[in-house]
Parts: sequence; C-alpha cells; structure tokens
Amino acid sequence: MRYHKIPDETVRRLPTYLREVLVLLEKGHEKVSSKRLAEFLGINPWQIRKDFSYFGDFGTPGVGYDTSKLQKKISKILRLDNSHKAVLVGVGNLGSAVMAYGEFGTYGLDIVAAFDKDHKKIGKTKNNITIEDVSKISSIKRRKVDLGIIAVPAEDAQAVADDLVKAGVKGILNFSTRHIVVQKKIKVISIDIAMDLARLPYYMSVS
Amino acid sequence: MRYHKIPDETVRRLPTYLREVLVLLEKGHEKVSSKRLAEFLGINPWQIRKDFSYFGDFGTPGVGYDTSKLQKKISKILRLDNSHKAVLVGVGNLGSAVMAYGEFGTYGLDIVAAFDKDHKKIGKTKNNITIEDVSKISSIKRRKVDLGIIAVPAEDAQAVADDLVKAGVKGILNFSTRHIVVQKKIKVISIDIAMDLARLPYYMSVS
DNA sequence: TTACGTCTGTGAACGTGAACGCAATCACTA
DNA sequence: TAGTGATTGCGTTCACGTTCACAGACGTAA
Repeated sequence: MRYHKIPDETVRRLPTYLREVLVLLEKGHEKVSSKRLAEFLGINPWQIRKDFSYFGDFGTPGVGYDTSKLQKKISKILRLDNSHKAVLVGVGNLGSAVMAYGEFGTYGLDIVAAFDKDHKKIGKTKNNITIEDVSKISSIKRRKVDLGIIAVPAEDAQAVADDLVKAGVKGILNFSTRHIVVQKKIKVISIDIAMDLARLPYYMSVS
Repeated sequence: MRYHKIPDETVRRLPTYLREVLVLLEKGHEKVSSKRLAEFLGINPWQIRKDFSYFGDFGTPGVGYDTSKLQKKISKILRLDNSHKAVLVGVGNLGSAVMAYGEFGTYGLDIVAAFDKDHKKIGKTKNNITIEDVSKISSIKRRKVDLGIIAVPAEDAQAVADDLVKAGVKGILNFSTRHIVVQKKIKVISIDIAMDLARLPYYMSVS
C-alpha cells in the first residue's frame, strides 16, 4: 500500500460509496465489483477503481471488493469510525426537516442539541430534543460536539457561525444563503437548495 | 462579443452571482467591481472576471459591472428570464420544508403543485397549495410545469421520476438518497444532505 | 490635455481530475 | 497443472478549470 494524497473529488464521492456499501452489507453481499457499484451509482467503473486505489489495494482481481473491508476502510478515511455529535441552530421549516432527517445516523452522525432564538419554540421538544435558547450555544463545549448545522436566516448566519466556532465546533454545515467567513482551520460546507434548482432551466434548454 | 461555451463550473456559480446581484440591486447599487463581489462570495476576483468574460464584455474598466445588466444577462443565460413552474412530490418533513422555502421565488421559480401518496395528507393545504394524490401526477401536463422536485423515500424515487418524465417534466431536483436513471435529455440534479455532513469529519481532522 | 490610479478582459501557464487501456492477479474447471 | 474468464491496479493521456499577469480602457483631477 502506497501513500497517496486523496483528491478532493474522491473525498466527495466517498460518502456515496459508503452508503451503497452499507446497503449491500445489509443485503448480505460479501463482495462487489466496481462494475456493479458503478451501475448503482451512475459513475464510471474506472473512476471507482481509481478512487479505491488511493487508499491501498484491497480488491481481489476476478472477484471484486470485500464489502465489509470497504465499509471499514471508507469509514476510517472519512473519520466516521467514531461517531460524531452535531448541533442544529435554527429550528424553522428547514431546521425541523433536518432534525427529523433519518439519514445522518447512517454515517454515525448524531444531532444532540437544537437552538433557536424564538422564545415560543424554546423549551419545546422535537425528535426527543429540547430546543434551547440560542444564547446558550456555548454550553456545547462540555458536550463534546464537533459539528454545527446552521439553518437560520441569512442575516443571522455569520453571528451563529461565530458562536459555534467559539463553542469549539470544528466543522459547519451551512444551509443559509450567505457565505460564511471563519478561521481557516474550520471547515464550512454550504448547501443552497434554491441554487441547485435554479441551475436546472439552463440544462433543460441546452438539450 | 465572442461566442464561448460556458464551462459547467461557471454555470454552477452563476446562481450565486445572481443572488448577490439581486441583493445589490435592492440596495440601490448600480455598479459593482469583481473585487467587491469576490469579497462577498468568498471567490477570487479573477474567477469572477473569467466567468463573466464567457458571455461577452459588459464591464467598464475602472468602474466595474453594471448590476442591472448583470442581472439581466445572468438570468437570460440561466433561462430564468421566464419564470418556471415546479411540482413537488413527497410532502414529508423535507418536502414540507421545501414548500415553505422562500428562496425559490428569488430565481423566478414557483412551486405550483404538490403530491403525496399518504391519504391522510391528500386534500390538505400547505402554503396555499392543496396536496394531491401521487397517482395524478400526469395532470401536470396541462399546467405547463417543467421542473419536478423529488422528496420521497429512496425506494419510491425512481418510480416518481419515471412518472414525472412521462408528465413532461424536463428537469428534476432529487432529494432522495438514490441515484435516478432517466432519458439523457432530462437533467437530474441530486442533493444529499447527509452526504455533505458526512464529509465534514474528514476535513476537520486533516487540519 | 495629460497624468494617474482603478478595474476589466483574456491569453498563457499551471494544476487537477477523468478517461482509458492493459498487464497482473485470482477463481474455477477440467 | 494449464487454460479461461473476470476483475483489479495503475501509468498514461487527455480534458477541463483555475490562477496569473499584464495590456488596454476608463474616470478623475489638475
């Protein structure tokens, strides 16, 4: 096994692989070929083999990859072998949906707290989590939380991000429509749902 | 003005530019420089100038870009100059959030109908839209809808996609965790929220 | 009108990732 | 043990996107 820097684009695909591998494991498949995996995911087999080759060979020519090994290996690379705790800030429509979204558990991610600034919401319980006052974000320092999810309106996003960073969060998932500035060592991934929908008409007319 | 094929990555950034330009217009700014825009969006000024250069020159050296022209130009390229109608399938947690999400209007996108298979939901009204039976998706043919949003569980996603395509939809935004296969001329953009969160731990530990 | 600072437009260099092809490897069978 | 079919691992080639640097255009002020 050689040492390789894993390309960003590969890292982006890893969670997809992991999800599919988990499905296969559930079904009892012990092996899977790059070709089969490619069909499920709509990706080229070459791409998959190349991606897997970055982290050492553990495929068997003529057979395929061991699903169980794949699962362990990908989890380890993504640091999902230990579970991670996340907090949600902003329990509006989108925030509520995120809280109820079951897929996080698939990756060993757990939302353990939720905050909002609306006093009508504070104290209420959703998905077994009691909504706390946003001014108390700092309390998560004690709770070993390392991920933050921002689902507040654009104008509050930066302030919330600052609070989260102060409270020790190391990664942020940003659903707001504003670009967030934080220290370089904090990783921010932004999702803008409307932006993706807005791209569709372009492709529709080209074809 | 030369003719250029616009790179995919540029198209991906266009909605971001458009959103910021709309904000600037609202504030009454008539001009904006690439540098200023870059600061707001966390992108390099070069990148922005390069992107804009693909669709002809309309910046003024020493001054910047005319916000109003920018807005018209980008809208036209993204085909957002005419408004588009979208339908939502799956009014669960995520679907409800999408329905309530206000940002689509920013881009001239309008959700005009919603479908679900749960009879308890059918007939109820959310955001001024009455939820219809999923078996009646074909009715949208008459309503000039060209975008479909899928927010159903993974196992139903492909079937819903097929129905949408049959009903004349030309672009699909897919929130389900499954890869969808459709005719080549139909564009599918998939968003997997959990996947993005799952990528964070990797970057957190690298730094 | 000239000088100066600002900002755009873009060709060229650079870097990265995707696509490809094939040798090497393995399971299986006779 | 040898032959066959399937599949991996990876070096190479190709395509694309980003970064850069600078010429040229514009506004302003004197």
